[in-house]
Amino acid sequence: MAAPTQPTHPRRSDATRAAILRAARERFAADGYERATIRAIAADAQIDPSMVMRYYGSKEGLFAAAAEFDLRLPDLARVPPAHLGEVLIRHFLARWEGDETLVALLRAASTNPGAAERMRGIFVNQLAAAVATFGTDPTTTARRAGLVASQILGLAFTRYIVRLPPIVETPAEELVAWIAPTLQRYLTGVPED
Amino acid sequence: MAAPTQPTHPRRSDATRAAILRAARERFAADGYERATIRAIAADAQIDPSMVMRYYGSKEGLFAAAAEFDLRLPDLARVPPAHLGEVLIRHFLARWEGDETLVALLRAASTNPGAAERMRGIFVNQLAAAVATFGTDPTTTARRAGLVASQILGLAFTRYIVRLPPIVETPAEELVAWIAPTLQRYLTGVPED
DNA sequence: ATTGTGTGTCAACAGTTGTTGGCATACGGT
DNA sequence: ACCGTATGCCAACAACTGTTGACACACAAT
Repeated sequence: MAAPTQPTHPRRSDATRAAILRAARERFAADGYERATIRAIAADAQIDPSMVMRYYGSKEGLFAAAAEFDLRLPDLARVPPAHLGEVLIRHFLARWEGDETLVALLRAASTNPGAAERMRGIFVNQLAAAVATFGTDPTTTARRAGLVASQILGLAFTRYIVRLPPIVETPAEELVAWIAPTLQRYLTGVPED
Repeated sequence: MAAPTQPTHPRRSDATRAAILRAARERFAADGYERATIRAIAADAQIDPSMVMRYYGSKEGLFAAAAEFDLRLPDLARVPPAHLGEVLIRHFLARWEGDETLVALLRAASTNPGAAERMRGIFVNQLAAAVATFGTDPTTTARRAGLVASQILGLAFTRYIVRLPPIVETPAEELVAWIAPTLQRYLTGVPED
């Protein structure tokens, strides 16, 4: 009921919990929700499957813990308005390459309703909230954020899931050059331009 | 070895085969590859699960048959170059709303390697081939087609899979207005603009 | 030393999955 | 009318799934 992480005595099993979570993220990212079995995750973490159940309650609970994610978006109000698109695409590319949680979430969202719900939450709350911080018409922020999400998620889907060769082989810097103007227009442009 | 569809005597079980295929597409689109069980598909088609195996060999074989898909792209050489983006986004939106095969393929591609491979085939062969028909620099066509695919698939992913509210609620005509310029630039623009 | 609690293993359960073989029936050509 | 083949259903298999409970050990506090 108090803070979610109370300063309780650090448990002796913290290392095991972390190992489970790390293995779970790897498996969910590589195989998706249903193909990632608790037995395989436990084997990766070198413990018994029943430990997963004790510490995370169920497979759904494990996924919920493993898919905890913060986009860590910068304060867009401090970004020069003309560079919003570039800042965003750079941030997302870096965030994606460095943390497989997003890939796990992306793969699982295709088949698992809970994962899709969490994905909606992230992009509606975190991204739309960030977009709302700089002064655009409040009635269009949700739509602008949605359009940005469509391009960002499409890039991730083709690059990390489907592994479309032309997208995989394109260096990040060149992707930035192509996609930054798209995001810029979605954020600050008008439909008719 | 001859034509794929030989003029053999029309089989008495053609109706059953078609019912299986229709049910399979529905289930694959709604549930993804692993959650769509043969038993559920057979129940929808009101036949026995063993019939599915006899006619399509295996679950993989059934999916391969159900995911057969042609983008039916128009001849882009006949489209005014300035309207390429608009023509493409309109075509894709119509193709998506009218045939659930693409949604099935999209959902399955996240977890099933065969489905991802087919998705690559469709967008590399069909889309890149269409892009190549109008005279751009041949060294960039693959990349341009990939960028178009990233936006198209991202739109489909957010609209039909994750069901991101701002994207779902936006009428098709408005999506065209926003996304057509993006595709147009990916197809005919230069990275620096 | 003894208790109690947290940590870990093992074996098993009940349900579901793709898949297979056997058997009944209905059709089409002779 | 007869026979081969196609069509369909039924029951069952073996493997795998998430999940559970019993049991063994290690640690900390008394």
